[in-house]
Order: sequence, then C-alpha cells, then structure tokens
Amino acid sequence: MVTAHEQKRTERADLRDALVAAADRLMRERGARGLTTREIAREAGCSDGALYVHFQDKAHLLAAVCERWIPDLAAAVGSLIERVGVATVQENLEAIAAVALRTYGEMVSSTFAIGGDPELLTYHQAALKAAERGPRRGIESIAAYLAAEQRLGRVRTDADAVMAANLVLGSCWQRAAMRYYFGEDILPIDDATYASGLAAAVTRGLEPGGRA
Amino acid sequence: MVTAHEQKRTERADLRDALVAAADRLMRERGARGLTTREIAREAGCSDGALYVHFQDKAHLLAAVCERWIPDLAAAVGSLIERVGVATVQENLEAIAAVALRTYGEMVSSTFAIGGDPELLTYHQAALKAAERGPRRGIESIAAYLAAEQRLGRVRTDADAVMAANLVLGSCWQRAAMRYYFGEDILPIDDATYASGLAAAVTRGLEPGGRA
Amino acid sequence: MVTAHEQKRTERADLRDALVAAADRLMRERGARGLTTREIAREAGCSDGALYVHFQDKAHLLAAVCERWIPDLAAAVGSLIERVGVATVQENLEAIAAVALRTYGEMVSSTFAIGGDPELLTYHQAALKAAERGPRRGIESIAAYLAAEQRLGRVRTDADAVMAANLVLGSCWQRAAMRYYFGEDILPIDDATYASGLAAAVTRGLEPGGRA
Amino acid sequence: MVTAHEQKRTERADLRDALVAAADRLMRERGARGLTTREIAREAGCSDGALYVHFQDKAHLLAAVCERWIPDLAAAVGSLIERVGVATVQENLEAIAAVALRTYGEMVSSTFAIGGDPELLTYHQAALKAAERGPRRGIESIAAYLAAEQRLGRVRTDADAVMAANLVLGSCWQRAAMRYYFGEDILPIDDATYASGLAAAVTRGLEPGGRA
DNA sequence: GATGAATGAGACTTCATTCAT
DNA sequence: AATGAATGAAGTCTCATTCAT
Repeated sequence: MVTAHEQKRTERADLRDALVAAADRLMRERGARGLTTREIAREAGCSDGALYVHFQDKAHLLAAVCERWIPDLAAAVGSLIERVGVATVQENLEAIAAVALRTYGEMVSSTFAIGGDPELLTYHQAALKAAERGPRRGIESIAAYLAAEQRLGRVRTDADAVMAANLVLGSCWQRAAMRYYFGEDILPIDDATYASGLAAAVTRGLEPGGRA
Repeated sequence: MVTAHEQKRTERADLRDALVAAADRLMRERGARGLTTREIAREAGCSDGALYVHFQDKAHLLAAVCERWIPDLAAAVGSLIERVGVATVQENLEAIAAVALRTYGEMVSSTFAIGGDPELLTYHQAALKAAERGPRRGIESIAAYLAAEQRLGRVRTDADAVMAANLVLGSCWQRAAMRYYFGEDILPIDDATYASGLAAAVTRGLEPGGRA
Repeated sequence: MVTAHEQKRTERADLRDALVAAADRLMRERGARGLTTREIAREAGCSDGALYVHFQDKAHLLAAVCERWIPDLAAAVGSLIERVGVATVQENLEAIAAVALRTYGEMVSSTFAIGGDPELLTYHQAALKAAERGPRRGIESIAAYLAAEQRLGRVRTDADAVMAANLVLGSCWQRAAMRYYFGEDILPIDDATYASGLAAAVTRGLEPGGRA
Repeated sequence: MVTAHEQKRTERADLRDALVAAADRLMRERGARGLTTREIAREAGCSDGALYVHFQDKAHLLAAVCERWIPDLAAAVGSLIERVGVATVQENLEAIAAVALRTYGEMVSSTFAIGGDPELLTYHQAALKAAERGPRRGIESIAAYLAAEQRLGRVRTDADAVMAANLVLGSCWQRAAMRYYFGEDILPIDDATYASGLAAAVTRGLEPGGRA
C-alpha cells in the first residue's frame, strides 16, 4: 500500500530532475536574467530550501541545465552520416540543414541566456570540455560524410570538406540566432526553402563554367 | 586658455556619452549580468544619481549602449561594394570575410549580453527597427555586389547571390559567436586562413567537374 | 522546558504582529512621514527583509496598522449604553465625553499620519468600509441612548438625538485633533472640566426660560 | 519698451509668490507626502535651484504655504459679530456654521498634510504662535457674540458661551475633517441642513421643559 | 529529505540641495 | 536672480542562502 506520504516521497525522489527541468523551462521562456531560485522552486513544486539539498548553489543548478542539452547537439547531425552514396549530396546537405535549423531553434534562447552571463558561461564551457562535446563534433561528422563522398567522386577533390560543413552548420546556427536576436528572419523565407537554397549554394559555388 | 574647471565642465557636458562608453566597456568585459549602476557611474567618473539625469533608468542606458554600434554594423561591409570587376570575386569575398570577422568579434559579447536579457533584447530590437538597420543591410550589400559580378559574367548565372552573401556573413558571425561561447575556435586556424578558406568554399562549391 | 531557541521561534512566529506593533508605535511617536522600513524592522527586532515575508510592501504594513485600531473606535462608546434611566443624562454624556477624549487622544496622531498621506488614506478608507466601522457607529450608539432617554421623558421630545450625539463626539474629536495640531489646548482647562462643560452645554442649550 | 527679457524678469520678480502658490496647489491636490521640490518648481514654472533663492529650504517654503491661509481662518467668523440683537440667535449660529463648513472644507486637506508631517507641524505651530492666530480667535469671537446676546436676554444667563462657541466650530471642523478622512459624510445630509440642525441642537439643548 | 521564515548585503532609484555659469 | 547638471545619502525592495524543525 502506498500512502499519500510515501507517494509524495517517491515523487520528490527525482526532485533534482524536476528542478533541472523547471530551470530549463523558465530559462527558455524568459532567459537567465531575473530567474530566481524561488521561481524555479515554485515551478518545480518544492520549497526554496530544497534546491540546496540537491545543488551546492544556484550556479550548479544552472550548470546542470546546460549539460542537459549537450547530447541533443551531436545527435542532431550524427545520425545522418550513413547516407554516403545515397540520393544526391545536395539533398543530403539539405536534410542536414533542415535538422540543424530545428535543433538550433530549440537551443538558441538558452545559448543566449548562458552566453549573456559570464559566470554561467564559464561553468558551461567547463562542462562542455569535460564532456568532450561541442560543435566540432557536428562539423566533423558532416566533414567525414563529405570526405567519403569525395572518395566516391561525388564531391570535387579540391573541396575543403571541413569548411563546407562549417558553412552549412554555421549558416543554420546564425539563422536561428538572428531569428531570436532580431525577432524576425533576415531572409524571409520558410526554413525548408532556406535549407534547400543553402544546400544548393554550398554545392554549386559561384564560379561560372560549372555543370549548372 | 582652458582651466581645470572648464575642462571638467567640458567633460561633464558629455557625461551622457561617458556613461554610455563606460557601460559599453563594462558590458564587453563582464557581460550585462551583474552590471550595476554604481559600477557604471564609477567607471564614468560620476555619482550614482547622475545616471538618472541623462537616462530614465538603467535599461534606457543599456539601450543606448546597444544603439551605439549599430552604425559599425552596416559600415563594415558597405564600403566594399566598389570592387565590382576588380581583382577576383574570391579575393573580394575573402576581404569581406576578414572585415566581418573583425567587426563581429568586437560586437559579440555585447550581442550575448543583450540577447541574454529578454528585457534588453526587446529594447534593442525596437531600436534596430527604428533605425532601419540590422544584418539584412550587410547581406544585401554583398548580394548586390555579387549580382553585379554576375552581370559581368564573373559569377555563374544560376547562383543565389543572397544565399551566398548569407553564407559568408553567417559563417563569420558564427565563428565570432562560437569563439566567445566556447572560449576557443571550432576550426583552430587563424582568421586570415579562415577567411581565405571560407571564400574558396563559397566560390568553388562542392560539385565535381568545375574549373578547379 | 523552553530553550532560548524555542523562545526565539515563538517570538518570530508572530513577527507579523511585532511588525505591526512596531510600526504603530513609531507612527504614534513620529508620524508616518519619514518612517522607514529599516526603522520598523529594527523596532520589531528583525531584519530588513523580514518585512517582505509578511507584507507585500510598506503600504500593506501601514494598512495593517490602520486596521489595528478600528475596534478601539467603536468599543469606546459602545459600552456606555446600558445607562438608560440611570443617573442624569448630563452625567452620562459627561462620562461619554471623558472616554471619548481619552480614546481620541490616543488615535489622533495616527489619524493625521494617515490623513496626511493620500495613498495611506485610500487604504484606510477601504479597510474601514470593509470592516463596516467608522465613526457613525459611535454616534449611532449615543443617539440610540438619547432616544431611549427621550422615551423615558428625560430628554425633550423635539431634540435631535443624532445631532446631539454628533456635537458630543465631534467636540471631543476636535479637541484631541487641535491639541495635537496646535500643540496646546484651545480651551485651556483640564479634560474632566471640558467633559463636564460640554455635557452641560449640550444638555441645557442656549434658550432662556429653560428650567435652569 | 519692454523686451522679452525684461518681461521675463518682471514675471520672475514674484517668483516667491508663484512658488508658494504652486506648493499650496499641489499640497491641496496630493498632500504633502511625496511632494518634491522639482514638482513645485515645475508647477511654478522655474528651475530647481530658484527655490533656494527665495527660501532657505523646502521646509521654509512649506511653512510659507501654511501661513498663507491663516488670515482666512479668522476672517471667516470675525465678520459675523455685528449681528447682536439681529434676527434670532439660532439663525445667526446657523449662518456661522454655514460659513465655517465652507472655510474648513477648503483648509482641511492642508491641515492633514501639515499634521501628518511632524517636522512641518512644528514649523506651522511656531508660525501660528508668532502670528497670534489660531482657532481660539474664532471661538472667542463667537463667544463674545453670545455673551452680548446674553446681556440682551436672548441667551440664558447660565449658558457657557465659550463652550457653546466651541460646540459650533468644533462640530463644523470635525465634519470637514471626517468628510476628508472617511471620504463620505458621517451624517449624510447637505451642509445647509447640517448647519441648521447644529444651530438648533446647540440652542435648544436636551432638557425637557424648554420652550420648545 | 524537505520546509519556509528569516537573513542581510546590495540593487535600483529618488530627491533636497549645491554651484559654476 | 535664475539655471539645471550634478551630488550622494537614504529609501524601498530583491534574492541567494541558511537553519531549526
């Protein structure tokens, strides 16, 4: 038999997670500035003091929030590598861009929230380093894919695979960031069209005399 | 002859500017979070109350800081348009990328400081809108340049000038942002090499069979 | 056994009351103007912030002070009604006047403190209305007493009981108010003599040909 | 010829009066609490500093405001003394009450504003003492009138003229004060009816067996 | 483990007053 | 005489953190 008290106990057992989730939610909604421990506690449905049972201080809670979406970062592009030789390179880059736009769109407000708070940023950088994560992984995955295509002859041999990968993810990240920052898109087209145009531009380049 | 008093007067006459400059300096150094009116006043060399002679409140001062570098934004790329037909397209894009990297590098911490504070961000967006500035101008300038080159036959006719411009500036902005955000470069090469590689990638594209 | 700690706890449990009492005390002594939250906190023996655990802001604390002495107002005269038919009417009015002078004397500085602060006054008026208190109750009590005496034939039938009650309380309130306001009495006699003279004047009237 | 500059000069010559008038106006409207020198200066149409050309400090300006309506106080009842033997005593008291209600109604908010600020109150009390004004004069005037009527046989010989005068003015002042304080009248009748009822009550008294 | 009243440093802001012009 | 930018002390209120229960 589970009494009300036990049930409450059971629920509270993952209060740590509830706090991280609550902080994450609030940070996405309103940014880190002005986010109070009391608000987080209310959102998590616990008392002010409970936070300090699970975290040394507020900064450690926020650091835990940061670490939370590190996995999303790499997973977003990691799964798209098995496409070597499949469809066209341009189509594959377009698919990657579409995924990147979606993923970055979810992360961007937190990114600003962290980047805007030097103390938080330091925590976050340390956490990323410890986890050996970061954006390099995403670029490396795409570059590896392009290198493989290069070996198949589907990408010109003198192409800079890393820079091309950088162009794709960089543009997507910038679009997400600018959408947040300016409150509107710099290029007022939908994300699918953007992904398609981006892939085409990266693939074709500017030089005349290409296959067109 | 300028007496000490007159000099002081002169300085104080633009206390408003001194406050904006002080806030800007501190914001670059430490972010907007935890930036106090007292600190700004000390940095500007005035009393706590003086701030409120020139600004309604702290937020209005920070908004003034934001507006401060709006002109830099457009000027950075605007001056590079007279290069149509000169040197090579790739060299011109490389030059643009170099300037953009430098400019964005100076703005990036403020960008995060603003983006991390929803209230500030709202002010800034309104200011940008009122000033009819924003990143679109930069992209449009470059796109206009590329279109001109297209007419000269130096850029393939089916190229998407706007997207190419977006690729160049987007990658530069992302590099500056990520450098700030992760504390290190994603691509560990110097900015000149980056600008050069970026221009080459955008120019050449990935398709095999190009002129190489 | 009560340890020092337990005692402290007990005290702090009614910190709310302590704050109201402290504010009341200080308001009587020095008026509401220049009354600081810090001073109130010190007087109540707690920290600055504790005030905001119990009250939304300073105004809500002061409103609580106002509500505190609402009960005193009515109680002062309410208990004197069972005198119908006892002693003389004049003696009973004299007793009422004596009580009123004492009670009003205690309230008067707070009355000015509240009346002098439009914001506070609004709070107070709302509180009085919600409590259905106010001076009318006092006057009605006395008027009811006089009406009863009228039915006993101890007060002339054409007398305006309400106005007579108003004269008694009004004069007492005015004496208390003016004593506070001018720093000295308008009629330089002691309160007992005043109460007696007041009762006599109200009872006898000015018309010649009365029983004298 | 009067240049614009001279004209301005001329206007500013009675800036002192303008300041007093402005402070008076604002004090009536909003009370003394929260009344700033800047606001007064704006209302008077001058700079912040100009106030200190004419007054030692803010308190001296407010004291000047207080002294402003001292003359009104005495004049209100002083002119009613020549009525001895004219009309009926009750009618004359009624007329006095009507005037007192009107005058007190104009003064009451300032009275609370001053009484609510201990510092201001001290100034005001000193000013009243220096001017040998105050409410005693009003009461004495009425008492003198009643004593004269007493000698004419129109007022009973054992009446307490001073107390009767006190009853009249006290009730009127209390009515004005309570109207301000509670935001509504204790006796919900119009002022003319109140004055009439008051005069009747004071004249007739409560004792049965009067002339009725 | 959880609570939440209490803490107190420090934030933003106001405002009477000064002083060079 | 008048100005108004500047001052800085003092006010109200916030909020991360503690601790007895």
